[in-house]
Amino acid sequence: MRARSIFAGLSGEELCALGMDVIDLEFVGGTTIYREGDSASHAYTLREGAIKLVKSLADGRAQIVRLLHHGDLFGFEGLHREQHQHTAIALSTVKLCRLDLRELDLLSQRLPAVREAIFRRWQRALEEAENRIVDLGTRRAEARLATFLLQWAQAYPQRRSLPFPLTRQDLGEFLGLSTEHVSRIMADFKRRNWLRESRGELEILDPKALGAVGAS
Amino acid sequence: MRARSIFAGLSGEELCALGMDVIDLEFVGGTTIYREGDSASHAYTLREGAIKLVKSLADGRAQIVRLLHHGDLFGFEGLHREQHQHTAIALSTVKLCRLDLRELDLLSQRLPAVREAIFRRWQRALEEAENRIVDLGTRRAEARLATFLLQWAQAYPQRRSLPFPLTRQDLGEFLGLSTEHVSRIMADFKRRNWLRESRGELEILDPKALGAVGAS
DNA sequence: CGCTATCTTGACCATAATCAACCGGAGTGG
DNA sequence: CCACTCCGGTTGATTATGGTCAAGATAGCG
Repeated sequence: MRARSIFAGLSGEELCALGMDVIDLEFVGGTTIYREGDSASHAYTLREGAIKLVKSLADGRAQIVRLLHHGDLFGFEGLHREQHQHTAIALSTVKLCRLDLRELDLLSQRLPAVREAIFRRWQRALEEAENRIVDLGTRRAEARLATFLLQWAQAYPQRRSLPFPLTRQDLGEFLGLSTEHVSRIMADFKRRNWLRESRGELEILDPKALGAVGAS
Repeated sequence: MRARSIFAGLSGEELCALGMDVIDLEFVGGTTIYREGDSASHAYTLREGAIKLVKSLADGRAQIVRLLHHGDLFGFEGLHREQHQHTAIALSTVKLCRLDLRELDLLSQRLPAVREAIFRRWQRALEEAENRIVDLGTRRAEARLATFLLQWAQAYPQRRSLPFPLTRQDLGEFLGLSTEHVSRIMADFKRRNWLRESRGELEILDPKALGAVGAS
């Protein structure tokens, strides 16, 4: 875990010596960790579980801006903004590290390696956001869903059965589709024996076929 | 201009003393400045004109990932990536500053202010990308186009007639729509006297009405 | 003046949203 | 234990939004 963290290369003692108080937290699925517009005092690293970052619209609908897995960082927009830009909601039971943003800022000014690591994550996030723009702008529902499922699977390598805490509505809010349409496509995939699903677990039976649909 | 640049706060002499060779360039509309996959040796600041950053798809279609105006930075993905992630194409005659990435990297390590400035731009780009995700995921064509036009206008404050070098196809590739559909909506807006258009110039006659459509 | 690009318009089709009904499992309370 | 409810998922029928294909219209431009 430490290898993937922004503190890779720093020993635990160094961290403590620098005065970072890193607090471990745990939340059950459904918990809101912070809300869009909350004043941003902390950033987080996700140690276990999955989280959605959501933007709510005036009409009550919502768009999932990003989905986070083991090892991802979030809440870092507070480094430059007063307020959080999304609402962060746990999809499953999650374990987090909470970092004080002020301390992190000081630390990153002192240690170029930390700053660099955060910077890189940021770039990564931008690239992924841009890929989603391409996806939403050019691909059809089936293709978006298929590639999404494969990407989700990549977050859990060497597992035949994946944790899959997303509802149809979550999928819709991520992919820009109605829950009904997502449901139809998922049912279709299952009928073709490309997938199996049971209470929060997903098994991808035919990645090839999904990839082919996703390529369209 | 300097005030908006990443070197805000640094005098020209300081820059020269630091050994940055900043080269001014000028291209006519339609010129490709660099291509997706090109090895990234330079970054740029846009001093005048407009530029599109494009990702091309296997099937020949394209998606405009970002549109750049006076004061924007681009090509900075080369700081962490070997290759450019988009193709950059001038929409109109553009004036650029070209910066050597290696030198910029060294400079930014030396001067926290520069690093900070780049970081901020990056965050800005991520926020805008996330807003586009929400847009593409939840809004209808009319609304997307209407808010886009208003945003475009914001890039040219206190001008009643705006430079508008975008073709219908550009608009489509930015908004995720077919050129025909863009054409229809634009024609519709013009019939309602919300817009006027003539050879590369756009005049927004009724921002209120556009805003109302965009709010849906 | 004619050529080519782009834009516009129309007719038709496809994709996905909406509205509504129904199903099924997990609680819950009698 | 069974009925009841609630919630998420599924399915169907209908609508609407937008794409596709094709045919003109326009506007630069040599």
